[in-house]
Amino acid sequence: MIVRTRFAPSPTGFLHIGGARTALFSWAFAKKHGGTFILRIEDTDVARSTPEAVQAILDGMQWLGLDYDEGPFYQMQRMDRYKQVIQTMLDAGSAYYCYSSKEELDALREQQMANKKKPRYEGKWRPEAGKVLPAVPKDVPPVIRFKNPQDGVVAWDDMVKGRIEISNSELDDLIIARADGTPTYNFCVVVDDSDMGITQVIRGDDHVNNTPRQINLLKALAEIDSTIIVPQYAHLSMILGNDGQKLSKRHGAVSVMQYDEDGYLPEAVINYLARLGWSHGDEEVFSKQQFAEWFDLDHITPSAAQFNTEKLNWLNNHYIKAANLEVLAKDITQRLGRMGIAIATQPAIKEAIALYRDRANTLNELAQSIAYFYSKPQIDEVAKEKHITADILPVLNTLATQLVSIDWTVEAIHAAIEYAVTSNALKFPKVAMPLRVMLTGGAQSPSIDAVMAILGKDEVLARMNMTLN
RNA sequence: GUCCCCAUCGUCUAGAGGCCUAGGACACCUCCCUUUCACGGAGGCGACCGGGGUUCGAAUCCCCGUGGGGACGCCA
Repeated sequence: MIVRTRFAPSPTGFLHIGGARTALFSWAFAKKHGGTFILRIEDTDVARSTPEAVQAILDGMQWLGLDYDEGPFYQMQRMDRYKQVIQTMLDAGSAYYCYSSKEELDALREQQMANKKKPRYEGKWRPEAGKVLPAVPKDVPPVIRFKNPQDGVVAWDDMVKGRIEISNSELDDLIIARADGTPTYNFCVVVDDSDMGITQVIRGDDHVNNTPRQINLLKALAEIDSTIIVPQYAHLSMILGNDGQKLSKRHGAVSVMQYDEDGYLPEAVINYLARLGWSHGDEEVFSKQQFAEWFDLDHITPSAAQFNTEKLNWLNNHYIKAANLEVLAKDITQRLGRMGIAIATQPAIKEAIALYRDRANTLNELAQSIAYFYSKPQIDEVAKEKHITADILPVLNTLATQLVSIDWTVEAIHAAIEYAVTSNALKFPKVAMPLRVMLTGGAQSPSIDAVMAILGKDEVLARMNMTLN
């Protein structure tokens, strides 16, 4: 059978890290098996769905490089189909009208909770052989409920959690169409998964409780249309925030696009997410393509995973070091632009990046660290006081005048500094540190001669003189 | 409350009854490299939630407990 997986977000917000991982795993499973990955937008909640959210999800998927083979499909465009299926269920007797009002249901729920029972629809309008239904009230528009089996158990072999069995007595007759006629989530999912020929449903484990309902629905549908099959299910555990707390809008849940803004490479985010809850032996660093080749549902951890920014940083640093310099230059130029720093042709940004990429966890850090090449640095006063001492000023002055006439190469610059050091019987840092402070603003930088070579003679002298005079 | 799920270093994880003196990675610490800070290299610290079984043998299988999480909508 050809594998068909899907990612089915509801457009009520951005694509967050949990959704991104679900999408990634679905995508990878399809790729691994040469199958088809489908994007489906579950927008039946008209009140909360927005076109902006749809776009945000599309943007997020694109940034991560999660390309889909089919879709995006929109559930709102499939209304006719849902209504048609509901009618067949009504005709077959596997669905029925229920005239209990919302108020009535709320009261029932409250009472059940108070009695420490699991709140459930009690089946007032469920037709039964020999049962006399109440008189239909005139003022209540009916919902349509699914006639869920009352006996036995629903069971499935979850591909990550193993066998799960739930007694039908735990389930009630769920509403499949609202009073206004629009179908509800569990019903739409079932029709779509079935119509789209989904073979593996890979989703968050907050859906575990929906699964038995969906399987029952599918089985009822299969009695009408025998070609309908129950897919396999894989429920992914959730991702917790850095502090171990559940991610929520108020608490740490951010758009994947925020990672772009914060200076993370999509390769790093993909790699990180892949290792969150899944493993391939001791492998830690691998590409999306490699992941797709290795991916399998057998090596997914069933327990929740805590997000760890430090490990993401480490991976991001790895990918920054490995990135194409040309691509990096383009990105960093934009980031500097957003910081209000325009890039001159000199110094060459690629050289500055090459000098600094090893030490940056994010692209923003990288941009920040080379900003001083293009705008005068803010001198760190503490570092200045510590390193630019009165006794070293004459040495620096002499060095400045010597620098005027040398070839502007790393070697020549190094030789000039070395001369200043030895001729005054000093240690190298004694001269290098004040140079760092004058030229970069702080006490940490790569080799100072390399920095100077890139900065350019004029700028080096200008900055030196600014402090020395 | 009811039902469901989960449980190995601080974190992500390896682990399919003997390969486990529990492995790797991030973080942390030490040392080396060194021109400061990084990078890199070499080491170190550090875990099977508790209790019962099963077995010659349990991190691994079973039961109970504890802890955490999820679901219980005319939301998805």
